[in-house]
Parts: sequence; structure tokens; C-alpha cells
Amino acid sequence: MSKDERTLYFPKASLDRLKIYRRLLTETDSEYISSEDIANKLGINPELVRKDLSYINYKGKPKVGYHVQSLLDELNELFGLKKTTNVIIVGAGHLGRALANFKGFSKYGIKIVGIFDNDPQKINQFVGELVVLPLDYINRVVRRFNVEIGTICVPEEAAQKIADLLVQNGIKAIWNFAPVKLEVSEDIIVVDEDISQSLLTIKHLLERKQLEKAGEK
Amino acid sequence: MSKDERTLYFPKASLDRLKIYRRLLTETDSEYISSEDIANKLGINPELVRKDLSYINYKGKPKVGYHVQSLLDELNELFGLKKTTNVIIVGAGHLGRALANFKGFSKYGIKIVGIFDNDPQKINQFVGELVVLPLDYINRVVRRFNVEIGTICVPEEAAQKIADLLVQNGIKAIWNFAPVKLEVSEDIIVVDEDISQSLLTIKHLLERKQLEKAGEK
DNA sequence: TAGATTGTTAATCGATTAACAATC
DNA sequence: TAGATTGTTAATCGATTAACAATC
Repeated sequence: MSKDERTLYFPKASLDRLKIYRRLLTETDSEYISSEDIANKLGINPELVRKDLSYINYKGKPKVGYHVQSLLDELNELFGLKKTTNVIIVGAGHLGRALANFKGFSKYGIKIVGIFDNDPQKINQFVGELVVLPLDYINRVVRRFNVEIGTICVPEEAAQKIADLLVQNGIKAIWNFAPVKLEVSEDIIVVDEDISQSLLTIKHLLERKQLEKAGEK
Repeated sequence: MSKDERTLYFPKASLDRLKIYRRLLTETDSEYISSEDIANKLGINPELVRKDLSYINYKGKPKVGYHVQSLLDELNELFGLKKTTNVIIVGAGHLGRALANFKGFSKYGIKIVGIFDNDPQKINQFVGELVVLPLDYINRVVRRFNVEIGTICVPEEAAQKIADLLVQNGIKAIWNFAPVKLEVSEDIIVVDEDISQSLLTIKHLLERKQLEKAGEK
């Protein structure tokens, strides 16, 4: 199968499930796994699993199931895990530093190659093995390391300006932790990671549950 | 309208959009806003906005639109922003400490009332205004502050055990930063915040984009 | 071979969009 | 009033599920 065939468009929901299958497979010891096994563990339908895998043109063996290792390889390829992608972080506050210190990214072929801030107090401080650099240095680092992803960990007032700066410097994708809808040109990938928003979901579900309980009486 | 009417079931996608409308309204200065204004800013259909708002039984004024302040009030109520919810954090690593230090949660009616770790080196250290406590203290803190939400910031190997511990101690919702599917009883709310997974999405989209470009030639 | 499991087409379901009457 | 915008019913679209033939 050619790469082009494999990466034709398929639903976002399927892409998200493929990530979950991938995680499940990394925790699977057996040599083969059936669509039913996968479905049961995730609480979904086996047909859906098969459909999702058909999108990436991966073939299982009737009567046997899917070969865990080769499917995992295929999914790792799909998510570009085999090649290293260089990433910078803008904002050396608590969150930016926490991300810079996180050891788990290497598993996903992600390497943090720089952290930046405009606060003179933070500049030159060590964060793990990196040193906080001023924003002027973004250009140099991006070119030197061929950085594709920029992470925004600055306060929301500053986020749009930093996004513009990143785009100017040739960043192709933005991982945005600020609670703002960034306006960038269409060809830039933006993924929002607005963690406070999930707290809203939790609070709503707690409220709803409480009302349900009250209603039962 | 009674609370019960308002909180009848509606699609998850609508709930997520309602959160986005809420954020947009906080950034809106005018007194009224039309479904078309909202839709344009978010790149969706005005009909969808009206449909979503009809789920929460919120009425606009024909020819005028929606009253920004009162809609915002309604949404704040929907997401339980007006009352304070107490939260604890388990795991005082970089991420746990970053969350404990984050000032923005108060806006959402969230208060961090405790941070815990099993590492003797971390216990008794200060994190902002809190002191890291051993896991044994979870029970006391949960009861004392009537804690509803527990945040898991421990390594993935430990996550399930901590989830069990939280549930034993009466926690009603888990905000899970570990890359693991937690097994908990049905009445416990679990919201996953697996940030590494979004990197997979970014890497995939980057790959796809590159293939598209290659294909154009 | 018989049976189990895949792969795929058709049917169903649910969410989004279109249409339009109601209303200020 | 006329016109703009809401609220809601009906039509469409897309994703999920069901059914079943293909295959090892």
C-alpha cells in the first residue's frame, strides 16, 4: 500500500479512536488481537473497529484477528512516531517548565529544543537541560533545529502576538495552552489544549448528576 | 424554567460548543449578539447556535438577538461556575505543581485545597500556598473540605491505584492526566487530559500535509 | 471441513443544515 | 408596518451499526 492511499481523508472521530487503539496495543502482550477484543476493552462495537482499520487499509486475518506488532507499527507510522519532530515552548511559567521537564515526549518522537520568555528574570535560568532564551532567539533556534511545532504557554493576553511571531518564523503547527481562539492563516495547524475547559465539563456533569439524584426522590 | 428542564440530556458536541459560546461571550462588549455573529466568529452555522441554545431553553429576542450578560449568566450557571468546587491534586511532580500554582482556576469556581505525594523528599515542601502531604492525608482533606474532584498527576504505572484510592475516599470526579484508561465504577466521572495524545494529532496532520504537498507536484 | 473472524455493503440513527412560520 | 432575527419542524448528511458474504 502506498502512503498516499493510506492517508486519504477519514473522520476525526476515527483518527481519535486510532490513537486509542494504538495505546491499547502498546499494553497488549498477545501476538494477535480480534476486533471484538479491542471493542470490548473500549466499550464500542467491533464493526466500528474494523471500519476504522479499513480506513488505513490495514488487513487482519480472518479467524485470527490483527497482528498486534505489525498493526502497532502501522499506527506508529500513521502518527509519525518513528521520526523526531522538534518543538519549542514559549512561556517559561509553571506550565511551560513542566512541559519542558516532561520525559514522556521522547516516546512519541517529540524533542523539546528550546524554551523562551520575555521576562529578564527568567531568561538564562535553567529548565532541565535547557536555558530560557529571549524571544529574539526563536528565529535562530527554529532554523537551526528545523522546528515544526511551537507551544504557547503564555498568558491569554499575549497568546495571539506569540502565535503571529511563531508563524512569522516558519512554525507549521501550534500547540496552544492559552484559552483563546487564535487567528492564523489556514495552512497552520492549531491544536488547543485548554485544560480549564475540561473542568467546566466536570462541573457540569457533577451538577447534572446532583439534579438527577434530587429528581429520583 | 426549572433546573430539571434545563438539564435534560443533549449531545456532547452541543455541550462542548456551549463552552465555546461562553468563552466568546466573556470577550464580547456589546449588549446583544445574534446567532449569526456567534456563528461567524466560530465558523459554524447560525442554526446550530440557535439549536444549541434551545437545548438549555434560553430565549433570544427576535430582531435583536441574545442578551450577552444574561446568556452568560445562564451558561455560568449551567457549568456550575457560580459555586466553588474543591479539588485535590495527587502527584507533586512538575505537572502537579504547575496546576497547583495556576491562578486561573478561581475564575471557574475551582479551588485547589490539597496536593499529595508518596515521595518523602517532596512531602512537606511548599507548592504555592500549599504543603505537599502524604497520601494518608487524602481522607482527612477530602472530608474536611468536602472535595469532589481529584486530579491524577502521577506516572501511569501508579494511576489506577491512585484512582482506586480517590474513589475509596469519596471523590466523585477524576481529572486524569495519566495516559491510562482508568477502571472505576460507573457513577464516577472521569475526564482524561492526555496531553501527549494531542501531539499525535499534530504529528499526523503534519505528515498528512506533507504528503498532500508531495502529491501536488 | 466447519467455524470463527474479517471486510464491506446496506440500514439505521443522530446530528447538522435548510426552510419557514412566529414575533418583536 | 416591514424587516430582521428567533425558534422549530422537516430534509439532509454523515457516522455508526447490522447483516452477511469472503476467507483462512
